[in-house]
Formats: sequence, C-alpha cells, structure tokens
Amino acid sequence: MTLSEENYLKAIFNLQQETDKGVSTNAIAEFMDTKASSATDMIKRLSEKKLLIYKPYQGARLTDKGRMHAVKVIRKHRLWETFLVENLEFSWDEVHEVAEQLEHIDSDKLIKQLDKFLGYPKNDPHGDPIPDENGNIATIEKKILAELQKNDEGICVGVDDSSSAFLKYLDKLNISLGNNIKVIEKEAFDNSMSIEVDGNKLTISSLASKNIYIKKTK
Amino acid sequence: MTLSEENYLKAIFNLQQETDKGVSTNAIAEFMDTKASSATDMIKRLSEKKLLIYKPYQGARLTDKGRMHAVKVIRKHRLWETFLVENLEFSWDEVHEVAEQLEHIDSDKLIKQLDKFLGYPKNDPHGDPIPDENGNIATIEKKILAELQKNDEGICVGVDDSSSAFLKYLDKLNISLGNNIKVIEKEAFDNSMSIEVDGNKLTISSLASKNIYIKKTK
DNA sequence: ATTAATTTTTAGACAAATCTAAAAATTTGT
DNA sequence: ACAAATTTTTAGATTTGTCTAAAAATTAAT
Repeated sequence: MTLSEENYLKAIFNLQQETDKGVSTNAIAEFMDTKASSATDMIKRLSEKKLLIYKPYQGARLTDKGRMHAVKVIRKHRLWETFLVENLEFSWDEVHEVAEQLEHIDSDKLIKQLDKFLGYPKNDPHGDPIPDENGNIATIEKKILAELQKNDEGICVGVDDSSSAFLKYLDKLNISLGNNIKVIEKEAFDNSMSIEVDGNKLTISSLASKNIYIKKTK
Repeated sequence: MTLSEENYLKAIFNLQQETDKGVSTNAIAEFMDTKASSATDMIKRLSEKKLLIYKPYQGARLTDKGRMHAVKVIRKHRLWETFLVENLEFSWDEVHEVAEQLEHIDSDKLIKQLDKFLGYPKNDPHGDPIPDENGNIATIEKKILAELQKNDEGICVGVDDSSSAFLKYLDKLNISLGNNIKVIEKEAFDNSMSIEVDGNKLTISSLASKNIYIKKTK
C-alpha cells in the first residue's frame, strides 16, 4: 500500500462519516486538493485492490478491507499525536503535520509497543477517539457547544476544527480538553455566547461555539 | 529531498568512509541493490543538486551540503533506534528495519525533542556514535576483538556487523555492549579465541571476533 | 423531452525511479 | 599499442501519481 493510496483511503473514510451516501469523485478530489481526473485514477486502483466499491454517479464506499486499513492509519495518526504532546512537548496545534508523516510507518510491533508505552490512551490531544487494534472506534454522546441552552453545563471533550489557527485561539482563551464549560447567556442577535470556563467568564463567537464539543453534565 | 535521494546519499556516505577514493557507480549500485544505470541516473540528479561531485571513472564525492544531509539522516536513524530499544522494548536486532522508515520523517522539532527526551544519548544500541546537531560524529579508539592479544582486556563498545543473525548470536552468548571482555587464548590454527565475558568463559570463531569492537583497558 | 448544468472519464503529457539491452568510454593486460 | 575486460552511459520501456483539456455520460430544469 503506497502513501498516496493510504491518504485517499483516509479521505474517503472521513467523507463517508458525514453521509450515508457514497463518496463522489469530485468530493474526493476536493478533499485531497487535487483534480477529478486524478481521483478517478486512484478510485480505479483502489477498486481493483478491493479496497472500495465504486459506482459512477453513486460514489465510492470502502469495503471492510478498505475501512480496516483506513482505521489503522487513523489509529497510528492519533497514537503518534498523543506521543508528540505527552512526551515531546508539542502543543496540540503542532502535531498534525508530523503525524501525517508518522502515520504511514509500517510496523505492527511499533504501533503495539507505542500504544503500551502511552498507557493505552483512549483519545488523542484533540479529543478524538483512538481506534483499538481491531478497528473499533468508541463514540461518546457529545454536543456542539452552540446547541447548548442557557445554564447548560458540560465538559469540553473535543474540537471539530483542528486547524492550528483555531487551536491557538482556544489556547489564548484558556479553553482546553477537560474544562468545565457553563453557558451563561446566548445572544440571539449574532449567536455569540457568554460562557464560564473553569470559573472564568468570557464571550465566544458563533463560529467558535460550533467547533467545540461538549459532554453535557447538566 | 526524496526518500530515494536520501538513501543514495546515505549509501555514498557509508561507502566513502571505507576509502579516500571517490565512490564508483558500480559500488553504489551494488550497495543499493540496484542496477548501474539506475545509479547513473541518481548520481546525475544528486550532482545537479550540488549534493555531490562526480567524475566518471573517479567516482562520486559528497559535497559539504551532501555530507551534512547524509549525517542528519544517520542522526535520525540512530536516535530512533535508541528510542525503540530504550522505550518500546525492541531488541537490538529488531530496530534496523523500522528505523529505516523513521529516519526519513522530516521535522526539526521532532528530532530535537526526541534527542532531549532520550537524554542526549551518545551512542545507538549497536554502539555507533549519534552525530550531533551540527553533524559532528564522535570517534573513540576502538579495536577489533580479533586483533587483541592474549591477556588483553577491554569493554565491548560496538559491532561491525549489525545483521539480525549476528546480533541474535551475540545475545545467545550473552555478549552485549558494556561487557568486559578478556582474551584467554588465541588459537593459531583457526584464529578462534577463548575469551572471558564478565566472568564467563567461552570460545568464539574468527569471523565473530572480527565483528566485535573493543575499547582496550589493558 | 430536449436543453443546460454537472459529473465523470478519457487521452495525452510529465516527473520520479526503476529496469533491460545495447553502445560508448576507459582502463588493463600482454 | 592494441585487444580484452571493465565501467559507465544511453535509449527506450514501465509504474505511480499527477496534470490539462476535451469528450462522454448522467442528472436537473424548463
């Protein structure tokens, strides 16, 4: 399996999460920041390798084999991100680029031992679940902060946007995973929110509140 | 810099250590387990990038730029090997293959932090020196065990052959880095040796004794 | 039910890295 | 010095992954 094939598998896996329809050639091309003709070529290759099933105008769907492979890459990515933050003093906005490289290292023993070394972590530094060895991905009942009502309360368990800009912004606001967040006020005018983060009051925009996941406690 | 280019650079660096002559196309091809025509192509590319200077029939020599890059790859390789043995329970005969992949990961911060995490190690699990950030490689006065005389004594500081087969053989004999080794007897007939390793007496073949490095103490 | 818009595929080219087979250049041996 | 042996290069093909531009297929709209 080449690096490029793995990246396409990952892309298709991610796009598939968002719908129950097949993933279109154009959608894949856009996600991969490439041209539709390139996507067509790769779809053909992955299809020949039985990693996905493709029907024109109905999109691509990963086979069990394809899904398993994609999840393994995601598992590696998230374990490496955890290592970088926990052991190499990376901050959560710096890990992605390096993990994109490390995720393609091929060694079962390596990933097994890394998992053990890290103490079998459940989530990566952005709160995303780390798939287990068998490809199972745990889900938790989380809500988008923007959907909470006044006086609702919960724990910050993840972010939807893992871009460096957004993560740095959260750092500045002192919002991080595990924080207790309470909705003080919702502003109907622009959908901004007054919230209390571990005791500190602050205001965040609608856009920001749509990218923060909360596990409700109240 | 592509993966393949880095591997050729490393090969040429290694071959250059063994002679003061330039490294021939054929020698490179043989080392890389490929054909001379492929080596010619790559030499041309590396030459265009000013990573080496090549004169037909006189061989290739790395420029400062080329040497620096090769050494950086070697630094990464040896740091990762150290990590695998020290933290992920790999044995010294298992690390090479994985390190061959990890050495190509491109991130200055990663390697700097890994070095710090490992406590700035001086040598990798095979006793080879880890180049510093500036590309300097420490040398120690070591001798091949086969060259020691009766009653000579020293510390095992490295191996010349890092093949899995040889390293496993050393494990079986309970020989590892740091052991004190004393020559009890040299057999003129087949050049085998009786030695004492941290108190235990054993006999090793001429071939084995040529692949063990000793830092003499007596 | 045709046209229009969109989606997808094909055709042909390119760069990287390799190969085989043959040709060219250089060195060595007598 | 000349043929023989060796080393190196060229020429042309192949695979992977990409591109542009154009053609074909399908879906949507009036």
